[in-house]
Amino acid sequence: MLEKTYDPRPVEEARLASWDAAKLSHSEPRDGGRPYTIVIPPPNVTGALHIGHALNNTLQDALIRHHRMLGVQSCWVPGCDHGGIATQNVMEKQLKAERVDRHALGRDAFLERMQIWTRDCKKTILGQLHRLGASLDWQREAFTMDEPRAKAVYHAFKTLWERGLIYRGERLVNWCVRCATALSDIEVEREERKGALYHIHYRCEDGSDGIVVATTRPITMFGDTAVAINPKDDRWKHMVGKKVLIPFIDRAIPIVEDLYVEFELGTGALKVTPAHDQNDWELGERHKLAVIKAIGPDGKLTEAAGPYAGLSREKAHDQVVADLEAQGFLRKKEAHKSAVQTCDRCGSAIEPLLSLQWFVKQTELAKAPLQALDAGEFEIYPKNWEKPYRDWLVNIKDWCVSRQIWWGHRIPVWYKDGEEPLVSLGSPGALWTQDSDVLDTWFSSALWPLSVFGWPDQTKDLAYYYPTSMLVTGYEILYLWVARMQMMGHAFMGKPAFPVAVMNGIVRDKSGKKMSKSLGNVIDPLLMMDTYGTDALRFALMAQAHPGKDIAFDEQSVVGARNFVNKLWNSTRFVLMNLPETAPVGGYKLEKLSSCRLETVDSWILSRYQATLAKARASLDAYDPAAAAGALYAFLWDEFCAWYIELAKSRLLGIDGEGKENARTILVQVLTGSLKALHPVMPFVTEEIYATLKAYAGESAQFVIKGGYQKLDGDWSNPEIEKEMSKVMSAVTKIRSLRSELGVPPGLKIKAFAEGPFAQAVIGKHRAYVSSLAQLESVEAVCGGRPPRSAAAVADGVTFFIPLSGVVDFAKERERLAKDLVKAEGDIVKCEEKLCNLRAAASAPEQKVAQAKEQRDDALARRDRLQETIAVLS
RNA sequence: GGGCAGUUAGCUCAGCGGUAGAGCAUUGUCCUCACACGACAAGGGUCACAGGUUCAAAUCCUGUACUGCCCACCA
Repeated sequence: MLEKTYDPRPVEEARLASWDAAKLSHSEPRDGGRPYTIVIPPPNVTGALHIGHALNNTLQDALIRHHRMLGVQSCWVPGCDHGGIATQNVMEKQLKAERVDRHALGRDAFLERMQIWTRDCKKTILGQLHRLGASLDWQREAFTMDEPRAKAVYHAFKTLWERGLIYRGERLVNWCVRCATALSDIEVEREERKGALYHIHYRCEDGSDGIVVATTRPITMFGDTAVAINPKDDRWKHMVGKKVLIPFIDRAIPIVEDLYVEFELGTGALKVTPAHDQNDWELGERHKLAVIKAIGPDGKLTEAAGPYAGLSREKAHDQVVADLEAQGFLRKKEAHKSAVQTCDRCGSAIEPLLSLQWFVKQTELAKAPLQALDAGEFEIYPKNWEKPYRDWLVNIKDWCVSRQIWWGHRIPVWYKDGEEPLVSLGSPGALWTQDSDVLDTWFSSALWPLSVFGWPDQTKDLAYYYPTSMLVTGYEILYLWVARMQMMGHAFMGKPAFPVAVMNGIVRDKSGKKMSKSLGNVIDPLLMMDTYGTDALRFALMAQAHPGKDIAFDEQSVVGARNFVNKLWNSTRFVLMNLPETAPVGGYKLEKLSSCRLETVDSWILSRYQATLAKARASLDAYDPAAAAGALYAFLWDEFCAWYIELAKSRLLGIDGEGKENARTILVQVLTGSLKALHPVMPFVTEEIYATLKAYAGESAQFVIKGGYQKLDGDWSNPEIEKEMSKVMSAVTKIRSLRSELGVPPGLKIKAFAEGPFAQAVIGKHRAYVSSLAQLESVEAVCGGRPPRSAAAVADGVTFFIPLSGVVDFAKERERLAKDLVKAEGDIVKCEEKLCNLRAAASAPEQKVAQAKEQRDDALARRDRLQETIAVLS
């Protein structure tokens, strides 16, 4: 016998062990049919998994299990990402805590520590995925910096180099002073900060009045090489051709004319600093201006800043502003909001800096992904992300791939005096030195769908598993990762890496705020699993995972899911209690049902069951697990448990052998089929239950996955029966409601009388249903006469009278009826309106008219009955 | 500045052309022989606002107002 309450922990441990032992999640290439393949978005080795990972991976696991249930060979590849800057930052923090300087430690020792950290971190992460029930193909574990992946990176770099798509050049790049490295454009975030706009006067070299420029960053003036004005601006026309002097350092710079300059902004005169601003850089190119660096890679001012050289950006700013003011250069200071660029890894301000970097040309590589999108060979769910994706590819800029950090794939380029740079995996000789930079971590991530299957080698795996079937990831890395995988996929395999990408939302806290350590609102998935069970966490996440939508995560949702797991557990307990100790040969099969003993509720639950399985299946196929989870939850709780089990009880306890067998069969089959449908979302409890039920269901598969989904023979859909049952349910609900309002004790059996057009239909055929569910001692039909001093429950086409025998307050009862009357009258008006509308419209379908008429008549009958009752009670 | 979402019960969200739904929370009654992680019932919403299309709009269209996200070179 099962325990009264489901205890997840021992079940999860035992199930994981048995799945592992059976290697259920392992796949090998085989003949016939395409496999269903997903590569995991490899988590960075920066620490433990968070709740967002739980969502992302549960979604993938549900899809993988779904396909295994369908009998499709499925492969889900696990692995981690070395995580470049993000991971190096973690290590630097550790070192800082130990008061160790990275440079004093040295590159080799540092990397050694990184390797140890990575090893531990991978273990943690993969362990957590395992605990989550993720049915990854553990033998295929990959890491973006292991040897096979390093080979792929090198090969990709070399190939792109040979195709002329990689170049090295001095460009203005996003420089993070804190991380001391260049960043690509999409690793930069923008943040609106309050600052000031400083109007600064530049004297004229010839001693005449000069010009006023406006800037948010006065310290960049030491890098100015011109002041630009609009050629149509009469205010400054007279300055053209003259030279002005930069304050404090008195370097003379020319006034140039350029249409880029706008009249209204600032003073209409723009100081031009090509070394520290993208626009100024372009303007400088047009006018052949000199490039002077005022700020160095360390964030300190350079020699060009004269007396301010060596000061940090912040100190220099304060000092320069103070001096400008003191010496009368500052003409005006106004409040100003400006977009400050920050590093997405450490949050410090980005400095546009001129430096020598490696780039990947993007325009050519973006062509094939664009075509694939247009041809429908690649789709993004939800669809509205396709436009931003396209726009990004269309307006794409070259990708700066070199990073001045230590943790990553070292750029495979070697230099020697007097020789051309050489691309080589290993050292070409003692006199050669390797480029000290490493590649952007996304370079290796971009190759992930290829590299995990052995590319560049033309392996059997690659041929079998590539292209993958789909990808699940967050929309925040749509460009950073998804687009680049597609570019690489096309570039090296001539095919998209996957035909579908599903965007999962961000898991936020319950008030919708992003989770962060500093806010203290982080939810630890492990804690949720420990407290409520893994199935509960998975179900809670899936029940809210509408495509592309963020989730406001409330722990209460896991409580609800835990309760549902327990409900499932207990309904199984009930079913088992009502089955013989040993299963009959062949089990309880639907085809063995005795059709002459099939009751309304049997046909009804089978009809609902069929509809629910179809809905769950279609929802998963449409990447909407929330809809699938919702359909199964509602079916099992509100239909199967609330009605079917209740109505089956009398037969299970009764003496009618065939009736009992019918009920047992349906209980076993519907429960088994439903838990199989739930298996992709809650694998543990369903596996456990399946083990106890399968013999009764006539199945012998060792695991749910092996058995596959329930195959439903025949069409059980039955709208007529559903309608009939809804009348019974309406009757029961109305009587219960009346009892509750009248304060009739729940256990007390009472007499009832029924009247109305459907009275015979309901109490004739379904007297037993109504009596047992509404706790009636008896229910008889009456014609025309209503019993004296009785209350009425007006249901769908039937009115039930309950003699009150002096227990009830008549005034209170009248009040209640008056309320119902208002509702009934409102309904009549609405139905009349609708009917009127439908009649007026030539196009209105006849079926709709009939339906509306029925609704109207029902409301009318209800009103009459209520009025009558009120009269009786007055 | 451009684009994309969202605005429905106290909270979190479904519904997306025909009489307003769920879960949680709240209230009441029950430890009824599967489950108190339960049962039964109750209260609670002019579906952001303004126009329009339609016989009929929470649902389609157009604007407006907030909220969030993405993108963008404005000193």
